Amino acid sequence: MMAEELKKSATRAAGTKVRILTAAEHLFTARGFAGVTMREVARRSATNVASAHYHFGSKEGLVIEMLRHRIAPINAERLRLLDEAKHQSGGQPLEPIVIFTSLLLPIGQAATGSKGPDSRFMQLVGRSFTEPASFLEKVHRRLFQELSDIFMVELRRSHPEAQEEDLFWNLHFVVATMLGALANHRRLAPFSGGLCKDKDVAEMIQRLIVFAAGGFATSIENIKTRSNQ
Amino acid sequence: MMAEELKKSATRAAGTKVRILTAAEHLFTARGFAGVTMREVARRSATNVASAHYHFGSKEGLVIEMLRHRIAPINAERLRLLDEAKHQSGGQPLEPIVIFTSLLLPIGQAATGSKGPDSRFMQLVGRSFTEPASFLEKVHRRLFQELSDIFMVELRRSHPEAQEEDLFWNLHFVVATMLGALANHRRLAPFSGGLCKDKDVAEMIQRLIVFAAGGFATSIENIKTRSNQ
DNA sequence: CCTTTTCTTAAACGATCGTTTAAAAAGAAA
DNA sequence: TTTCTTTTTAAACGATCGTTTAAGAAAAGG
Repeated sequence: MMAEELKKSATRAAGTKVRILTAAEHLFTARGFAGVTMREVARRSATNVASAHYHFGSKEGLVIEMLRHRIAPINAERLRLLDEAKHQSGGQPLEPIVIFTSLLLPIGQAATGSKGPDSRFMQLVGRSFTEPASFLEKVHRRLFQELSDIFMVELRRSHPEAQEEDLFWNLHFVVATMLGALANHRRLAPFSGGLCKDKDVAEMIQRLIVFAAGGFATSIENIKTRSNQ
Repeated sequence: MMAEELKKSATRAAGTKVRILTAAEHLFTARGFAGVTMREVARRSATNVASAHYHFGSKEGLVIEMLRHRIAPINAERLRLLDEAKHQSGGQPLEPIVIFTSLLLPIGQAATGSKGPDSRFMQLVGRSFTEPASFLEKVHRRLFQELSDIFMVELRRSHPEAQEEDLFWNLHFVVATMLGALANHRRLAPFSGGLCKDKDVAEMIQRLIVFAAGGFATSIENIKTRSNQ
């Protein structure tokens, strides 16, 4: 009997599993979760439907595993950047722009993979939040609750005078801006008549960071001056 | 033969058509376009599938008509507010916060209908942009291209020194923030541990306007000072 | 009234869905 | 090689999908 901890070794199945994940990612990105069939995933990964069910149990299981497989490294990079910034600041509260750069930059790097800019993947992440499938709520909580808490700690440290509620709302908006920009970019870009290019993900992320940090700062400042009147 | 222009009069069909549209709106909001069947729409509207096809031709036709039916009045209100602001300013360029208030406020009003706050509808609008169904691109262009152009004119007037490209990117972000906040609010709010309430749509819109206008202003300002260096 | 058009309905069409079964193929352990 | 486990495969299961057909009911025009 094979040892449990060796199950993920490079057996015949390993290649198949990765092929299925990759095929699923591309297809779900292009047409959403409900719009893709297991048969399409099987055909694109050169296997069959039974194999996909053998490895992932169900369509839901495949979706969850695919999201986890892609998002986990991004979150790790986010935390790494935040730790790096905390180390460099020497205990001082971080500038909001630094906090949001840690949050937003890794997703741009993930979109600019080895095969060149892939803004489709960003669409996938953004859309996963708007997908109606209720099982995604559990996945999101597992993937993002800890991240959200950690970033809130830093925002609190950099704005000790702000109310908890205001910080949450504006972090909420920063994330919404990110998700909205990622998910809607392909659909919105045409409205610019070609001025907002599809490909330049890096430029978009840079602009996004400035925009989000500016919105956050203005909003918090606005509330502070109001309550000081 | 009935006159063409009277076809939409209050015949037996009128009630059925509205019932189907309402049922479709609720169901598509809850579970997305691919996740709802024509049979569910028929059951909820107390008709049958053939009737829905008789009135809307196809599932796509039903989706399109439902979106148009809901979004058109919102866009009309947006243009009305913008016109009102232009009239009050007496030819002077509008403040960005005024422009974005015209853009964002009507969607909050639409969400706070006669039956009380209905943040589900906002989810629908936001999600319609992330839905992969390609036929929605045509619909969005028809519904939003003119609106986009009109608002860009005002942004250009209020920022004569800014580059076209920068204005587009930041209007793009404002819309992305709006869509992201609307579409993701229910999914993101739980991360605040209950501090961001689901119901208070009006408060969210007010905060959203401040955030979006702040992001826009900061970003444009940032670019201006960079190029002046 | 009768005729014509508009609307509603039950039933069926062919296609395709997620999932399962059962058996063969491939590897690992002995 | 022989035995046992893991992986792949073709085929089928029952359910459900969007759409259509054909006939009847309701409304409108004459």
